[in-house]
Amino acid sequence: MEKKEEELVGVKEIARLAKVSIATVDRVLHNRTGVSVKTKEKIQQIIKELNYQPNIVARTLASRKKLRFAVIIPAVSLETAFWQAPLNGIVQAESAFRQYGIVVEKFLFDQNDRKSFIEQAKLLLRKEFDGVLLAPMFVEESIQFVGQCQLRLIPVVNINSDLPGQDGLAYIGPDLYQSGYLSAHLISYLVKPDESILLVNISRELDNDHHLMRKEEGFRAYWQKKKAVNEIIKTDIQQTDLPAIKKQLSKHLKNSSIRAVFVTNSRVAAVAKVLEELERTDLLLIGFDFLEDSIAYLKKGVIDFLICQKPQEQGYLGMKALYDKLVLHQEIQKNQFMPIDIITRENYVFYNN
Amino acid sequence: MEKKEEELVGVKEIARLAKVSIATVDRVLHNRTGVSVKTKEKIQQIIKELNYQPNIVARTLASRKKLRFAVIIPAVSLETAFWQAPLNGIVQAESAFRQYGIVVEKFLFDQNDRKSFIEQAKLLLRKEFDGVLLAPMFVEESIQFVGQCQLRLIPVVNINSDLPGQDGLAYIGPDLYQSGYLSAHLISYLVKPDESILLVNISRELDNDHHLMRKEEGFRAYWQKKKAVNEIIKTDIQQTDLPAIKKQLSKHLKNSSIRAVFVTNSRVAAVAKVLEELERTDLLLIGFDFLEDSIAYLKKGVIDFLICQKPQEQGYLGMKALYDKLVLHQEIQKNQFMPIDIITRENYVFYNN
DNA sequence: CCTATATTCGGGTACGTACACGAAAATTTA
DNA sequence: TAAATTTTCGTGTACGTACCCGAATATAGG
Repeated sequence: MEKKEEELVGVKEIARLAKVSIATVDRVLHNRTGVSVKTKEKIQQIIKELNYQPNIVARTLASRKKLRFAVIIPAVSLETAFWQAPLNGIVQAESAFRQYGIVVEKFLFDQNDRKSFIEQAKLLLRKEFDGVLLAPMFVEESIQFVGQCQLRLIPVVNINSDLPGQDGLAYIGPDLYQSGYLSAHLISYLVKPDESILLVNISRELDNDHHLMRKEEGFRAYWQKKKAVNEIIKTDIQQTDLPAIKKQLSKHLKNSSIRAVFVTNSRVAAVAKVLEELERTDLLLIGFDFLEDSIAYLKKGVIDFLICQKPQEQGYLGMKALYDKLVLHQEIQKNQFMPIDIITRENYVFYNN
Repeated sequence: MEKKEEELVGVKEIARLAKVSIATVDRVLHNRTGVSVKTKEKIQQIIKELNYQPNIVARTLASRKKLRFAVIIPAVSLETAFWQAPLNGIVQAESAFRQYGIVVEKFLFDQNDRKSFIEQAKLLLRKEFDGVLLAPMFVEESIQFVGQCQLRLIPVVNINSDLPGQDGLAYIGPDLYQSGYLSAHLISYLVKPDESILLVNISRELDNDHHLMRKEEGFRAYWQKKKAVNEIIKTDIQQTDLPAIKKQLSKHLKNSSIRAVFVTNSRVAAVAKVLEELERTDLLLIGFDFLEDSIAYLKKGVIDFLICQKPQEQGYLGMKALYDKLVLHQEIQKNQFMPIDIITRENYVFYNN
């Protein structure tokens, strides 16, 4: 017996019941000064009784103040187009929220160059913002940056990669550990006990390894839990150019027991290219992210699975979290883990990102 | 060299430039009568030049007219909780759009009883609505219903299952054929050439079979394309109670070549229960939808994969399509296929529905 | 050319909230 | 107790658009 049809009441009605003016109700709503304790309590009582919900439409129309959001994420690079997707989500949110008085400014850094991050962060802090969306690629620097924001009381939302210690307002992105765990599970279906698995980390900056290491942990945890006997061979490739990758891979691939290759990030396309050149497309290949290059190899059957975590949605939801917090004054969820999507040759067409 | 910072102009500015009043501009914007051709053209010209975007916030505040949406979908039944999810999405949209003057009324029918659908449809048509969200479970009746709506110029959005001939404004749901195709692909990884596959359709009403048949088509198409030699054994189960299912399944399971069981809808939980009772959990089991019962069997390892297509999002997006069309006057996409999500024991926790 | 009717247009108010400004009441100070 | 302050509160306008009502203008009819 819930009451469904709550009468839509406004400040006017509250004012009438409390025998005060609209302005006084408004003061209580925004708890500004200038209201005696007695009337304040009376009004709050009525607000609660009526279960008053402010009219957001009228509120945004009347409120002329602009909210300024800053976005600090890696620029799209030639090496990987990954950050295009979150950026798209951010732009989408931007145009959706423009009507509500949100202004967005973007600070893009080079994910291979921590100095460029420091620089952009400094630029950002020089201006005034009400909220920040951050992709914390460089752990140390990001923690410092978040500290600065907290001093200024600016809420920070992290996307794509969490920050050890979890400082910000919220994190929106993959559960990295589980991503690795799931990859192992998938592979377990496809390899026999005597076959081994090559785990490949490709990254220039060691700091990104927070990302990769969490995935690797999850990956190993699976085999451990299952008490599987498969050998896991690991290789770190710090030179991200193709010849270097080829050289290092072909060395390992001499080991004929290897049946599957697991690449811990979006560089799987490069590995696919190498495998193709080496005529080893018989191997199972699993990697991350929905990138054009990777999809091409998925189509050809060189890559078998891609694991993807809605990068565009990460961008959109990150912005929405700031909006919900700062405009609607809602409590927002601390961790918003993205679903773990498995992309195959058959379903990639329907993966909207 | 795009211009990014379009000055936010309003009707007032347009009126000033055209040397007319705001009301006249308003008439042109809504192409109401009472404006001479000459001034109308002049105003339209200016509107185009300024790339005027109406302020939705102010518009919804000023416009007192309520839009009425009707929803006609199956009720949640004891047999399957599937429709709870789309309903949740719809309720979510309802509360999100309430502020914008949207009123929703729901008409729930029994998906095992076509008469109840006809009845609810009749009730619906007796009232006045601006838009309809429909789950076309009964093909014939739904086509007729959509025809009635079109006569009344009411846009209809279909969810979860499309209508052959595609009458409505839009379809939001799975690409059924591809879902079947993908299932086949998944299974192909897991069976050897000499092993066969049991395809199980469980449904009381033949009409739902539009749904199931499309999936089956896709499923078969895969094997055909791959020229696989695996035998596919099909069984239709029209009595949906457990004993009946058990009887029919155990008959087939005597065939020892069967390695995998593919259930074409959410009834996979019932099959899982049967397999457990028959102590045949060694078989690979694949089915559809993220339901509590199914998840339990997924956890236990009885079910290996579930294919899921964001039922809650279907409900939400269906409502949003109506909103976009009727409030924002946007063109909306004719087909919005849901991604094909593959749920395993490892990632189900992160599937937010 | 004058009235009658149709056409074209502008003024003004409303939607629900935010906020500036100033008035009234309560309190302190002299 | 009057004046000076502080506290408390109400009036009024604005946000950008929708739409009612009536005024001005154009067209038709005699």
